[in-house]
This record gives sequence, C-alpha cells and structure tokens, in this order.
Amino acid sequence: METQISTCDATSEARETHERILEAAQKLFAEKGLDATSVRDITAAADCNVAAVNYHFGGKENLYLESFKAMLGPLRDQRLAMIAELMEREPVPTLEEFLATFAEGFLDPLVDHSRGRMFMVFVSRELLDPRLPLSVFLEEFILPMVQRAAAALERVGPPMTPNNRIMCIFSLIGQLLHAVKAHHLSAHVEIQDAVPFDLAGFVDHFVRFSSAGLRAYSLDETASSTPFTGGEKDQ
Amino acid sequence: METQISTCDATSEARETHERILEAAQKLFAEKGLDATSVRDITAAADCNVAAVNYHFGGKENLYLESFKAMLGPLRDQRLAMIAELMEREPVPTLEEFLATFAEGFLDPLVDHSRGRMFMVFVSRELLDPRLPLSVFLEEFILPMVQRAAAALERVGPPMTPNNRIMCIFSLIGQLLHAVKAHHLSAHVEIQDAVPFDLAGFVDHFVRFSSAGLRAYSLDETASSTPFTGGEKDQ
DNA sequence: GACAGATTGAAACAATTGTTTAATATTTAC
DNA sequence: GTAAATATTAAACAATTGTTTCAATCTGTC
Repeated sequence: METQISTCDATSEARETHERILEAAQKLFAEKGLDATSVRDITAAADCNVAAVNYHFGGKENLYLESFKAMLGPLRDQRLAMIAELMEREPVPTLEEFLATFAEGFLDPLVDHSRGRMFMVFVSRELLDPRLPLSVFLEEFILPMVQRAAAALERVGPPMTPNNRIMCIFSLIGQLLHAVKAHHLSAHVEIQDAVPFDLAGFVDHFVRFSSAGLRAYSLDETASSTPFTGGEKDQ
Repeated sequence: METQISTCDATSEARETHERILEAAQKLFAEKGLDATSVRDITAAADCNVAAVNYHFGGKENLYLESFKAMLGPLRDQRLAMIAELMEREPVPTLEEFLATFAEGFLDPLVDHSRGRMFMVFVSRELLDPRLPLSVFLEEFILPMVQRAAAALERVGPPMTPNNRIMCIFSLIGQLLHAVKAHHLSAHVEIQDAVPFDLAGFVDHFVRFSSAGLRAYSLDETASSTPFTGGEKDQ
C-alpha cells in the first residue's frame, strides 16, 4: 500500500536518503569540521540509519569530499561568471566601477550569515586540514579566479607587469576576505564598546583605497625607479 | 642514588614534566588542533605518563587554554612594542617608512615555516572552534593592536575620520594576513606552472599600493563628496 | 633511617568512534 | 504473483578517546 505519510512535510520525506545525507553533511561538516562530526550526527540529521552513509557514499571520508565539491563548485562558477561579465562589459568600466562590481560579486555569496558563512568556514577548515590534495584545491577553485581577475584588471586598470597585477589581485582579495571574516565575527560576539563591523561602508572604503592603490602603478610605465618597486631586485 | 642518565641529553631529561608537556602540547595543538590531538599523543611526545596531563593541568581542555596563552601572549607583546616604536620614532616617519616597518614587524614573527606557521594555524583553529570566549580573544589579542595601529597611523598618515582610519587598518592587515597564508601555502604544495609566492616582493608592492591608498584620503579634508565616501549614507 | 608530600607509573574505566554484518523491507521487472 | 535487485534496519565489532584509580617511586625534612 502506497500510504503517503501525511504528518510529515514532503520536503523532508520525499527526498531520497542520498540527498538528505549530502545536505546534512554539508551543514554539519561546515559547522564543526570532519573530525568533530560523527556519522551518527549526520544520520540523525538526515533521519536515516547509521549504515546509510557507508551504503550510499562508501564511508565518511568520501562523503566529505562529495560535500565539499557540491558546496564549492557552484560558488566558483558564480565567481567566474561575475568576472566574465566584467571582462565583456561595454564600454570598459572605470576602475571604480570595476572595483565596486568585483567587491559586490565577491562578497555577495559570502555575507549571508547561514549559507555564506558555511562557505567561509568550510574552506577555512579544508585549508587547515586538507582532505583533498591542496594542489587540486588550488588549481580547481583558487587559481582560475585569480588568473581571470588579473585578466579583467588588465582591461580596466593601469598598465603594469603581470607580476604586479597578481600582487594587486592579492591585495584586493586579502582585503575582501578579511572584511568578510570581520563581518561574520562581529555578528557572533558581543563586545561592549565596539560598533558592529559595517560591511557596506567597508566596500566604499575598499573602492576608494584600492583605486588609488592601483593607480599608483600608472605613474611609471617606463621608468620604474621608485624605491619600493623592487624591480631591480628580481632574481 | 642520584644517577644522571647519561644516554639522554640534558635538554629533554632535566626539564620538568610540566614544561615538556606544555611545549609538546603547543606543537601538537597547532599542528592538528585540539580534537585531533589525543592526550596520548602529547604524553608520548613529552615522554611521560598519560596521567601526567590531568595531574599537572587538570585536563586536556585546560592544557589547551594554557598552551594558547603561552603561545600568543609573547606575539602580542612583540607586536605592541613594534607599534609603540613607530609611535615614538623621531622624526615622524614618512608614510612609506611607516608601512614598511609595520609590514616587516607584522610579518616577521609569522613568516617562519615552523614557529611562525604555528602561530597562524593556532589562531585560525581557535577562530574556527573557539575554546576561550571569542570576546576575550578579540579584546585581549586583536583589538589592542588594531587600536594602537590606528593611533600610529593618525600620527604619520593623512587626516581622516577615526572610522576611515580603522578601515584603512583593516585593509593593511587584510593584505598582510593574506600574504602570509599565500607564503605558507606556496611552500607546502607543488603546483606545476606557478612560481612560489614572493613575500619580500609583496612587501614592496604593499608599501606602494597602500601608501597610495592611504593618500586617497588626503584629498578631501573638508569636502568629502566623492561618490564612494559613503558619508551621506551613514544612518 | 623515617616519615610526609609530591610525582610517576601501569592498568582499567566508561563512552564514543567508523564500519560491518545479516536480516528485513521495499521497489522494480517480468 | 514471483523473483531479483535495491534499500533500510538493528545489533555488534574493534579501536580509540579522556579520565580515574591506586600502588610505586622520588624528594626534601626531621
């Protein structure tokens, strides 16, 4: 008899066990990490038997890898699409437009206090205790974005060496990542005197600060003889 | 009979058990985190009995807290001394001198691939899975440095609102932290085409990029009407 | 030497871990 | 309906965890 269990909502009952496990695993792995999350935690959240993890995923470690890819794949694609849009926008954006769009596209998936924070924490954990080879993680998730961001910067920014362009991208991403972490931190702790971190205000500052920083490289296309260029100490 | 065991060097034998445990714990907690480090790992590295941890420290968790303070206290003091030196140096340093000294003093304890990396990893782990209250961690280790760095910047940098000064400090620290992580990462993975991250070169870039970014605030002491100031959207 | 306190040692404790097993239930195909 | 394949279940497995116990040893004082 095909009795539809009417007391439970369809969303949690109808879905396959496989899918429920994957979803619960993403949440728990991001929250507490792989070691602190027991298989029984996952199966309890997914409302299934302990053995289901091994049956459907062949073990806890493999479930972690699939959770990681399922979580970060879409994020990476969203980022790359944002950068691609910047590469093709006509007319060529100003430096300020570029930075504002880049910051917004970079931060948008991360600022949310549930899912966005999951992204950040998951990646931080993976970087501390890598379960998939670090080289794979970098080549698949990090380097593509850095390289394409550098290409986009070449279109809109002042002329500079490719090496300097990479360092500028590092400066941009470093600022934004630090801001996201401050944003999440300030929402999770109460400090008496401090005002909560103002992410929107920081983006304004980021555009102003970084556009000036980038334009510092437009002064010396030919003569790079300022004392801090470091061009002469290459090698 | 006070037989001096001559087969073992004095450094590992003579020291008290208490001290050996604390040292081994710092190393292992930083490397693998609290959960992944068993008491037996620590006592094996410290060459003592399992019960010694509970006898000397009253438990694993308490040993972690003492390890954390023993690790980060000196680092914080070193940072504050560096900033204090910048505050009192005569004549007032140029912006470039300030940034170069700040970057060097900030990075110096962190770049080392054994102890410096331990600092970074330990703090990252504590931020992900806080064992001491986050507010204590921030008030004791982070905020003092941010505030004094802002005070030092007030002395050498262009005039700006205190809020903007804090955001500039965020930009500086965000860049430097990101660079340290790239520095450590590039030493631990082999990626075919990529050149290893050049930290010294990044510091040069950092000074150039950030001095220009800071000077972007020297344009409008009175009229802050650029479209990205955000002054009009306060509240 | 003898005693008291501090420290160390081996063994055992209860709890939790990931995984496996074998039986049962469900679905699919004919 | 029947049989094969798929999926789920409860129970048990061996291993590891932090902590405790209690006897043995060391250290300093009288």
